[in-house]
This record gives sequence, structure tokens and C-alpha cells, in this order.
Amino acid sequence: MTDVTSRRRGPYAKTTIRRREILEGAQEVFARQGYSGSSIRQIADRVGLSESGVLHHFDDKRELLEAVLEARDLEYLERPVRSGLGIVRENAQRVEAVRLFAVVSAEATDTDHPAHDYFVRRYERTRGTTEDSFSEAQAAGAIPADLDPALAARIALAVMDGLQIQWLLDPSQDMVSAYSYFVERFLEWSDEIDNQA
Amino acid sequence: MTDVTSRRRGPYAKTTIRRREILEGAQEVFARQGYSGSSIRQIADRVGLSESGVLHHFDDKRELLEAVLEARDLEYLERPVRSGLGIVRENAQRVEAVRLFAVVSAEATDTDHPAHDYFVRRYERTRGTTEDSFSEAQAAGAIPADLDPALAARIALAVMDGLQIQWLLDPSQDMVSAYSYFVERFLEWSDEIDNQA
DNA sequence: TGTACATCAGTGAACGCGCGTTCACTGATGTAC
DNA sequence: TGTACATCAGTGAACGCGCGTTCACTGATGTAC
Repeated sequence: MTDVTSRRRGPYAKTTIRRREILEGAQEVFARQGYSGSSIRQIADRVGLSESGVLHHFDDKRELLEAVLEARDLEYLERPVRSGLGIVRENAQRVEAVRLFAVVSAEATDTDHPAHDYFVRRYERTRGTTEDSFSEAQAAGAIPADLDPALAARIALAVMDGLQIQWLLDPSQDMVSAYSYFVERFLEWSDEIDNQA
Repeated sequence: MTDVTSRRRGPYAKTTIRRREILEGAQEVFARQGYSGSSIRQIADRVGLSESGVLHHFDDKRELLEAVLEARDLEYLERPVRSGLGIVRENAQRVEAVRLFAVVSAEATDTDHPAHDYFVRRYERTRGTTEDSFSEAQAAGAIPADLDPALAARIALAVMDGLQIQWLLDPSQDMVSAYSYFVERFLEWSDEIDNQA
């Protein structure tokens, strides 16, 4: 912590930049081809490094995937709490991130997949926070009081994920208007309020 | 057709059975690990054949995937037209088929994937038939007349796909009750009617 | 009912290739003095 | 301000392995006669 370990040099200034570059390249490759369909070679080429150059910064392929997912998650957490529609609007501008989660989460339904536990936990967490938002919205009178917050949360997340796959297969499909329509009819929530959940 | 080509011997009786066995094994493997994550070796082991034994019946890996998807689709088409809820109920008993489509369709969002065109076409078709069902249901007064059939179709399919991913990640999640709740609130459709779309 | 033989089902060895990972190395960087 | 040197970033060769696919083959099957 202080001088005891001050013999350790610590990374150079370039390191942070390089790691970020590698993570960006890895995300693009993983997003397109999934984990098992991607190779370190492809990622290295994209960043302009050798394979061992990449492995100098990340111990192995698995750690690279975990770092990519973690980085994307942190980016999400940094932002203010948004409505579901706000998230969909944002996602519509970020194909790469959407593709990453859609492709890798489907791949990760296999219990042997390196990111299986990660996605199980992630869905639990997302379901929980969405349910809480719905409960709060009910208390505020923004959505119907008789709506089951737990079921509604699962359904709303399902709509998001499902629309994303449709959109990735056919980019001309408009995710935002479809989700907006769902919010109107299912949550009986006008576009203007658009604050939570 | 008749005697002109009668010199051709045609496959043995065993062939049909073997091909089916291979397709079943291939489906299980593809469903778990996707296309690029699976190997012919894994499939051959499951059926009790050598790699070249499998390739005697199917020219290459790509053709094997196409045959698996086609066989699954034919199976679906053989059945009578069912309600969305009926499909979900059926799917809840067939993890393997659900997993196959969920995993491979996500992988196939990449335009270079061998099944990309297949899934693009499949979604178009499914969207179309679902929309038609909704229109008919509206004419019959079974669902609200002011519902947009096209948007509702996309949303209903999205709910199915999204719930499937949640279910695959956590098998304790009940797809049927969640979809049933969606149908009640979104289509304002009581469980009893349960006939079309 | 018997037999010849074309075509089938399936094997095992071999191929070239890309994979993830290791290792010894070279040069750059920054710190301690 | 200068210098020694530990630690860094990154390379290139090598590894063992599994991959999809080919090919020549062996034996089983079924048909024609």
C-alpha cells in the first residue's frame, strides 16, 4: 500500500490506454462471433498487436471476456437511472454493446460457458432493480396499481431482449417505437412521464 | 423418376434411421454450444460413429446445421395452428429445441454466419403469420380492435424469445405463467379462449 | 434358390490449419541515488 | 543532471491439440439375372 511495496514499479502510462484499446477490439470481435467463435488472433490484429502482446495485458481468453463484460457493465452503472424506454433509445445507438450482450448471453446459457454465472447473476440483478422501479412507480401512481411488479419486470426485460434480437437480424426494425408501444399498452404509461423503470 | 434412373441403388433402410440419429445428436450439441462452438467429433461420439461416418451422411458441418434447423421447422409445421400460449406451453417441455433456436439465432445475427439468411427469413415469416393471426382475432372480436397487429406481433414474439433466454439461464423461472400474464394484460385475452395466435 | 456385382455404410489414417498458451528474448521506461 | 538497473511492453518462435475435410479402403446390402 505505502512504501513497503514501492519496489513494485506499476504499469506505465501507456498501459491503461493499451488495455482499453484491447478491450474495445475484443468487444467488437466477441459481439460479432461470440466467445468460442472468436480468436485472440482476430483481436490482436484489430489492435495492431501480436497474440502474445495481447496476452501480456490479459492472462488468457477467459479473463479477456470477463474484462470486456465488466467494462461494459461499469459503463452502464455510471449513468443516471433511466426509464426502460430511455435504455432502449440509448441501445438503439449502440449496436455493438447490444450485440455483445445478446450473443454472449445466449451462448452463456450453457452451464459450462465461462460467462454462465456472470449472466445468471446479471439477470437476477436486473430483474430485481426493474421490479423495484415498478413498485416505486406504482406507489407514485404512474402505472396501474394492480400490475404484478415481478411478472411485469420479467416481461418488460423479455420485450427488450426479444426486440434486440429482431433488430440485430434486421436493422431496419425500429426497436424504440415497438418498445414505446409496449409501454403505452402494457404499463399504460404515457411517453411524457418517462422517468423511472 | 421411373426405370431410367433405376440403376441408382438408393439408400438402405438403415440410412433414414442413421440420418435421424445424427440429426438428433447434432441438435443437442448445436443447442448447447452453438455452431462454431461445436465439433463434428462431439456429434459423432454422441451417435457412436467416426467423424467420417457422420460426413458420409452429411457433406459438411454447414449442411448438418441446415438439416437440423430444417428438421425442427418441419416438426413445427406438422402441428396444428396453435395459440401463442399453446406454443409457449409446448416449448416449456422441449428445452432442447428452445435452446437450439435461442442460441443459434443469436449467433446468426452475424451476417457471415451460415444460418444468417435462414433466421432472417424465419423471423419475417413468423412475424407475418403472427400478425395475420392477430388481425383475424380482431375480426372475431377476441382482442382489442385498436391494437396494431404488426407492432403487437413483434412484441409478442419478443416476449417469447426474451422469456426463453431467462428460462434457459434459470430453469426455475416459469415461462408459461409469465407469458400468460402478458396475454391477459396486453391482448386482454382470457386464458379460456386460447385458440389462435 | 443361387450367384455376381454395383452400390451402399462406415473406418482409419492423413492433411493443412488455426487455436490458446509458454517462453526466452529485446528494447523502452521510469525510478533511486 | 547523469547514470545504473529493475521492471515494464511487446515480439517471434515453438508447443501440443483439435478442427473440418479428403481419401483409399473394407465389408455389408440388396438387386438383376
